[in-house]
Amino acid sequence: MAGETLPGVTREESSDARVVLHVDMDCFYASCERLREPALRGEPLVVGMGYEDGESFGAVATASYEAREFGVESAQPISQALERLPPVGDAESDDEPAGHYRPVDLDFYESVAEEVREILHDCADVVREVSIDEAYLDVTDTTAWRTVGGGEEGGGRERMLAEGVGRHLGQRIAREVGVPASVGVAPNMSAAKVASDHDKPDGLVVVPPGSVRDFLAPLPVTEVHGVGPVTAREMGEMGIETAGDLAAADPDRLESRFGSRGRELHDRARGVDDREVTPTGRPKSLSRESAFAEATDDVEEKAEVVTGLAADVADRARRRGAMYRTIGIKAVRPPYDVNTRARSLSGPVDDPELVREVALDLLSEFDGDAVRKVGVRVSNLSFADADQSRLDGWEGSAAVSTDGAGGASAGAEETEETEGGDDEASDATDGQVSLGEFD
DNA sequence: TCTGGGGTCCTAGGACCC
DNA sequence: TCTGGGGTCCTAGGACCC
Repeated sequence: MAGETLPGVTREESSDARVVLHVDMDCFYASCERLREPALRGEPLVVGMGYEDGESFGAVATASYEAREFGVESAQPISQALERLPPVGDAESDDEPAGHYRPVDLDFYESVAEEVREILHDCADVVREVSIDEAYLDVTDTTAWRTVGGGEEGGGRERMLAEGVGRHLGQRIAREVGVPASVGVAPNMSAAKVASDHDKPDGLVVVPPGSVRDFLAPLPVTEVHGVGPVTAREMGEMGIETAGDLAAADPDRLESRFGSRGRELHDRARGVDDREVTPTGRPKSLSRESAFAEATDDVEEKAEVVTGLAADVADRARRRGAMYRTIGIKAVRPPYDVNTRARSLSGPVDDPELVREVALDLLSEFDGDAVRKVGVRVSNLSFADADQSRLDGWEGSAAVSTDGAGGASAGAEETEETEGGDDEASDATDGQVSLGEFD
């Protein structure tokens, strides 16, 4: 440790290591609510999904840090949150703690996220948006791991250039949008992700090249991106409790137990992650699902909901210019038995009626069963508008006649002018519909 | 924590082809 | 008639993420 300007960092490492930022908005939904309702600042605040004012159905999407003090957590049923933290107005006396409850308003959050996105793209050439409240940036080209200052003119304080970029980004978001963000800076994606998580809210954690493994070592293995409850339990049985244990474990043993993922997780724990930060791509599937207040075996009721979901999914696909070749459903039977069924067509279509038909047909397998949740999904997507012609295999001429190669069922030809009729000004909003900030 | 909604990737078996 | 190795595509389920 002594004798080096910076522990573990050599000039060689500095010169070729990437600089990756992970930006994570703190309690994003709650922060958005506070943006338009400043009186909620400092108050316990719960944003509920599926929640309606005065009711107790739904789940917690985001709980502010003040609300978490009362044991309110993400993904918790609203009913349970209400028990732990009664809503304002319901409290027995004024001294009782009380929480503010708001329903999710995705359109508004999306508009705030768009402002954040503009700043991100302003700061980096490559931005990968992971969800509405999270993104990776590669800023290798605009900064470095070099340390400056410390000399006579530096005021005696050393600063790492990469750290400055992270700080700048967090401050810009706070100043220009008005919501807090945590930033992690590291030489790769998975380390940056753990770093941003390390000091929330409003945090900035920098992990320079050469120090990633040491930084991760003491953390519980669940902190490693890709280790969930199942893997963590199995690793526990192997005597692996911390990221350090994982880094020191035998990779062959990990691979035989966890498959290719085992080796990958081992790498990450050692600070190795070569994944490039690639721009957000097109979706691979689109789906909608909905839970019943109570499990039902009513055929009509199920069909009605599936019909609605099918229409929604088909509509979303059309607005995003996506054709689909596979249509599927999901039926969840109590207690929590997830079943999926899917059917592929001979070619890509844009056909809402067909989505409904196929979904209902697949659903009929569960006619006798009670289900608590149903869903509809389209996948095997292709995008007509894009420079995807080559990938799609349609590269050939316009010779694709109506009943050509695909021979798709009805609908393939009614794409008419999805790209032409751009009458809606909703380009911004039909962008990202990824949601949920359950952590 | 008996479980909300929207995604991604991986695995495994079967059909089918050469 | 028994049977090899290689490949692709499809479906279903599982783990994980936010």
